[in-house]
Amino acid sequence: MSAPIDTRLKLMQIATQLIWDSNYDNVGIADICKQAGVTKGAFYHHFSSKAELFASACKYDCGEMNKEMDKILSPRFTALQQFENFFAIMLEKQYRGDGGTQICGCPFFTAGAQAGCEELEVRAASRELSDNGVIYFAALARNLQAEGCLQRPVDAEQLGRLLHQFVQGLMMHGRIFQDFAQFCLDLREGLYQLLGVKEEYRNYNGCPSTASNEPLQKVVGK
Amino acid sequence: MSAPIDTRLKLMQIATQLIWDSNYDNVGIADICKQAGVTKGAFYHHFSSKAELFASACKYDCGEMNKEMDKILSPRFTALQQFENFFAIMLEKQYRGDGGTQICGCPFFTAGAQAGCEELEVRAASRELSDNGVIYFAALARNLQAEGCLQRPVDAEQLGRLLHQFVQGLMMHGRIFQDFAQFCLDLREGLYQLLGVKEEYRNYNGCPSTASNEPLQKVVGK
DNA sequence: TTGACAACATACCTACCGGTATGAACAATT
DNA sequence: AATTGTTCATACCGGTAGGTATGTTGTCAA
Repeated sequence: MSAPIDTRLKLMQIATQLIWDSNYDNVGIADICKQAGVTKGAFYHHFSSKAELFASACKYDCGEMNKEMDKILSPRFTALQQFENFFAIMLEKQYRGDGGTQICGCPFFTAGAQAGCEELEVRAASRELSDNGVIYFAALARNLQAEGCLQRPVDAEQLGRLLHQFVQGLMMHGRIFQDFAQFCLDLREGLYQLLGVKEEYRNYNGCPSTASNEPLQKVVGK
Repeated sequence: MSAPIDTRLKLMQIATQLIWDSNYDNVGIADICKQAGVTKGAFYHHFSSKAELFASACKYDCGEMNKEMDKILSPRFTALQQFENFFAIMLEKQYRGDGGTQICGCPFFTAGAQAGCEELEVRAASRELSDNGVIYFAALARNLQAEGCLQRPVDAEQLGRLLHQFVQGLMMHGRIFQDFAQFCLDLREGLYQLLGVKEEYRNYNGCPSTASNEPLQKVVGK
């Protein structure tokens, strides 16, 4: 038997991937198990329910995101570089469609907003994920402000929320319309406006051309 | 037998309401029928499928929204008044929880983003609804610009999209967190920032105190 | 060697949910 | 009066999806 962690991890990863491509309700446990190459026995050995799997996957994803964001927001970078890093990562994340650019909103957030009163576990998980995201947005705002890139003093915490809300809305919009070029432009413009970035610091040349599958020029490594 | 229009309309309204409180997948046809006081026979006499009901309800809702928005954006009002009107309507819309303020994102938009490839009817409906919403946002932006309330010239069409995306994201966020006071503040601040409303035209006293909750006089630190 | 336990696989159960088949009640038409 | 079409109600079906009960295999400790 393989290490238990592997199976558990695999289930979470597969679940995340499938839910990204579809949605929480539409992805069945059977689908997840089949993709992962295990059976329900294995599944219910590791998770007590679908909701618990979701919550766990959400937490795991949250951890992964934190790693990436920590890299992106490293003090090695100027605030503007951090902005570009974030921008690049956002675009890259949307890349994972089969046979073309595909825009997918964050499934955890979506599922959380989708679930009504029921499924408290799901709601709690996506709430946690949101809080976590807001922190990074707020940090970006603070850094930009500290370097004098913003037009006016801001409430970083609130601005973090606004940015997060906008990005989520943008992704959902993109998910419906699937226009990658527009997604690019809207993302940049929206962030600029919400942050109130000074004109001279706005850069509209960083948007990759939208022909279906060209590599993104990554700024991250620098 | 009652007029057929009544039953059809009632089904759409009940469906909308239930989906607002929960979500598309979670609301069954049986639930809708029960609430409406009819049976499946009536349902499938008026609609060929659940998706068609949803699309119809979406279109109906779209028409209702248009009426309201036309009123709000009437040329009788100044652009700033239009802004306040819109703001007020947005808050009012979130009011409809039983026994307290409750924030609910637009179910049609959410369902559209939620549905993956499947349910093209649903996707198309929410896409139409979005397009429709963007038009009004763009008009508001244009009016504000025409009256010199904005800091810089804007692309009204894009800005309309950004506003729509933000508002949708905001509502989903609100749906998860259910903090009405914060929802108020974030909505105003986000719109101001995205639009780039000049400082002197920003007004933070317009936020109504909620009848059932504590007053919201907390003025944001500009 | 033998229990005990972890890590699964297999088969099955049940509840629900979208959709259908059929027919009754009523209205309008001819 | 008979026919036809509308507007529903009732009963039912087939598939599915979450969850369970139970058996099996390997591992490790004593």
